[in-house]
Amino acid sequence: MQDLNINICLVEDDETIREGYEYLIGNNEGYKITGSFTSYEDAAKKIAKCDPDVILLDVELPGISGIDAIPKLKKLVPDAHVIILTVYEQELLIFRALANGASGYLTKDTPPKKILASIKEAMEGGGPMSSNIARMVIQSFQRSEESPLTPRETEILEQIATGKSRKRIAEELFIDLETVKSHIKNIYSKLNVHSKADAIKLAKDNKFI
Amino acid sequence: MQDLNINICLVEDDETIREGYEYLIGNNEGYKITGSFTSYEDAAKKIAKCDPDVILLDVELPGISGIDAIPKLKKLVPDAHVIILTVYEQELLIFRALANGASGYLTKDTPPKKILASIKEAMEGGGPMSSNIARMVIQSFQRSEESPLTPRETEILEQIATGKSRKRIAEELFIDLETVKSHIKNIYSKLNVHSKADAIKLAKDNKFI
DNA sequence: CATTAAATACCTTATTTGGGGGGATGGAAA
DNA sequence: TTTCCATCCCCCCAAATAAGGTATTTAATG
Repeated sequence: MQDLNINICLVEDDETIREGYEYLIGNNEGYKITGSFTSYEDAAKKIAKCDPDVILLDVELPGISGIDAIPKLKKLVPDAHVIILTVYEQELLIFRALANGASGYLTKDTPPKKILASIKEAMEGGGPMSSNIARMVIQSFQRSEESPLTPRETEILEQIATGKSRKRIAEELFIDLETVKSHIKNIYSKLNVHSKADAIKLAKDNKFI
Repeated sequence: MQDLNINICLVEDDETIREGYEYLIGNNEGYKITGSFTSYEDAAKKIAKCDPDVILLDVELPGISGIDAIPKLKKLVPDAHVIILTVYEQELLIFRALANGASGYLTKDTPPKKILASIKEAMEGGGPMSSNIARMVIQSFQRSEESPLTPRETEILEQIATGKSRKRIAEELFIDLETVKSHIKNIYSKLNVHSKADAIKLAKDNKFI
């Protein structure tokens, strides 16, 4: 906490919350609020001048949503790290935020100390997340244990999902084309589908692949 | 830190490190080491009896690797949360560990206090990660900004990557099959490939989709 | 030891898809 | 104004796909 000097901008429409953060951050050595805005449109005009290292961004904003604002803000201030600070914990929002370039995702029940630590962490190249968010993110990597597919079938469906032809899959797995076809037949029948696309979708939705 | 009572098992082949963790954890109220093993094979026989809430697992083990041990351990002790504790920070290892069912991933330079906090966090359904790991995980969600593809082309390539046929893509996007084919031709030429599979692979590798 | 499940392989047939070639148009953006 | 984007149209043909059925070998489990 000695000689760090972090410039922070807020984008948050709720005045009470915004003032809370301003107070929290302004009263801590090494952290400085250089800009405070109520919407993306508001921020867009002036934020580049504020030279923020970290931007704390609400999801629910008047006008453009926080999620959609991320790439625009990153264009205006490419080196800034965006941390989403919100009450929402829906998977889709979280993944869209991260895909759009957020460096972190915190829920609003995050204690003040953790918020400050997260700002520092983001600036140092980390990816601060609330613990339940982190778990959701981790779970998105995980497979279901109750797949009806055998390991080999799973492997082949994965290959299909990469767009490879059956012939190519056969070559790469050192098996006959006919074997690949057999596996696919079994996959379709187990998943009760009649096409590649449906098999891939069903398998992904259920985390079989 | 009052009345929690966490049973912890270690799987770590380096004696010095293992003893370090034993000491750290054993000397903290609410944390108890109920088993300590040097390999998966060693753990397999006895770990169920130890009733662990959290398993701290090294990646590099003699015999079966820590990564491959995760699903086997989860089968033996389904309710345990596995935290990987390792020096390795390679993306592939991390993603494989998470896909295999790890609840967290820490590097060995993690300070003792953070290790204890992470154990508690994992038990409460969180996903503890070292900050650089978290960033890698977050980055895996992100797109490149310098894609040569137009938004429409990107959209179509995404559809192709789901396994849908051109005809179906045309129907779902309310455009003509010929339009889809044109886009695909342009995609292939921009990416300098000559097949679906190559386009998907190149686009995924470069995070265009 | 008997049974089952998994992975392997073979056959046929009809249809769809994929990749490559050409060119055209209207509108938006630079 | 010229380029880029999204849209649409024509041609060709080899390759891939889906669906039907059957069969062998090995490994695991009871």
